[in-house]
Amino acid sequence: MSKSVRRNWQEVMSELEQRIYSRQWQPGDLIPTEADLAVEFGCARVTMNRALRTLAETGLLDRRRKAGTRVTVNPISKATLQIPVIRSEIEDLDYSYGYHLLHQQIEIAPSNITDVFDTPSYTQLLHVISLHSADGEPYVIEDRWINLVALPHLTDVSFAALSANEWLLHNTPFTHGDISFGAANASTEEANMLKIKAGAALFMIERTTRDRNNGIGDSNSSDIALTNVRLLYKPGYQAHAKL
Amino acid sequence: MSKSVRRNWQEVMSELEQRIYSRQWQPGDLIPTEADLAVEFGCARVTMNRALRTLAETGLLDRRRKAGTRVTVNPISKATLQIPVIRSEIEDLDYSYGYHLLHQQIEIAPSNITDVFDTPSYTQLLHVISLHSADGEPYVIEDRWINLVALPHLTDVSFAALSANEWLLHNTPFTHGDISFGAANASTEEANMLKIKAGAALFMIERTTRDRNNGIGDSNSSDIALTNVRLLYKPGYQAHAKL
DNA sequence: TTCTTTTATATGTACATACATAATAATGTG
DNA sequence: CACATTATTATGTATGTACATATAAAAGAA
Repeated sequence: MSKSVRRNWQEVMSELEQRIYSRQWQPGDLIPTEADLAVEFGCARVTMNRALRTLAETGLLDRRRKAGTRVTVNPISKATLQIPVIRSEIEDLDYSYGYHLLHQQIEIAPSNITDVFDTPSYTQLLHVISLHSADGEPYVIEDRWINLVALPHLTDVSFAALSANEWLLHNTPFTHGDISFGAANASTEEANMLKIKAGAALFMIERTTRDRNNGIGDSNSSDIALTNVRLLYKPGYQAHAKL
Repeated sequence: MSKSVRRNWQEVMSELEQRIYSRQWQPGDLIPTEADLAVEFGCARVTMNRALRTLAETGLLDRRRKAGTRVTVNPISKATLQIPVIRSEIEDLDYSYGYHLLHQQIEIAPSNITDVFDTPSYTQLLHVISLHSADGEPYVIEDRWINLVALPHLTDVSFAALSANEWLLHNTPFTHGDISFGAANASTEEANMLKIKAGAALFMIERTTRDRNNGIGDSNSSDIALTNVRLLYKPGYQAHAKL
């Protein structure tokens, strides 16, 4: 059926998508070869390749040379969530953004932090605590440690006006790292900062950012940790993502 | 410099990547045209296109017809986290997986749930509460509502042996939906289930899954909600992702 | 039988070419 | 001058062809 004249790969792709979503091709099914499908759809094999490849990248298809293409058995659901700058996050909600620096000092970091940075335990790191607010109400606490060896300029920068969050974004693009999400009961101090009751459940994001060791070294294992931040959001906060 | 013989698009791409990471090409910079770069690298334009296109998909480059290609100004950091089946999540940590059904009943759902499902307020939905454990210790509470109109078979299924989590994965592939992360203080009931103190901060994932309205309709706005689940993880739990 | 080698095949990629499309820049018009 | 029209240009894609590569299946050797 349907030697329909679908010229471009995107139309071809959505036709293929339909066959998968409608379970006409079921999980695990081996589908016709690129060449056969190209004939059926009346397009070049390269075009069909583009469509199939894209679906494979999405995770809908599994492709292996010689073995052929089959519908993914256990489609892994991936949630991609954008990590915005805190200012944008607040302003996008149509709140007025406020920022207050609470603490900025060079200190000897606790061991859990020096572990992350892979620096000796006595290393002095820059510790910055600040509060971001929305319409005057406390929104999130930013508790950050900065590696001064990797970012020596920062010794003289004051974060009174511009948050470390934004400074780092503008000055160290194309970093990477890891991020984790969790929950924590607010300590008395944290509760005071957020103007809530101690013990309230706070959504927590912890993030370590590394500079790409843009050298010729093979792996990224030796990338330098630039900064580690713990964000404690006010009660009720939720992070949304598409699935 | 360097008319190096880089034959394939992946090598071409990583060379381009290096120029970006090393800030040789800075954020906002307009880079040479596809054609020029192809000459410089000694490859076909289509090959260069593949490399540049892939980098644009990654978010490192912005490309516009006629305007040219430039390095992304505000590289948006995206965290992609895999949402595994709970069993796998536990077993991958080398714990023995345990499952207990606590509640399975057809009920009239509260309004916040019927809102999600877009069904009348008196609609009867299947309510399933269960506990997943790791090495015998409570790990996460699964509190789920299921749309029996969309999944009529489920009226007769018992989730005593197999969790709804897994049943749904195997029987309704290729769904989509939205997911949100937050924190909540454990209620007395929840605290009992998890064997913790009431008020403890729990990491919470709330997820609504929709079937693709695999019809010919244009948008996905009318997709049918299949199920809504609230997962309450034991204190200390963290979800990890790469950045 | 079991292990090794060969062959066949589906996907993966490279290239030259041609044309499509979007959007800036240049031009013309009032 | 402002505004509409046209030309130019960089990216986007389709096609035919050729070859590369991984690997399942077949054939051969032990």
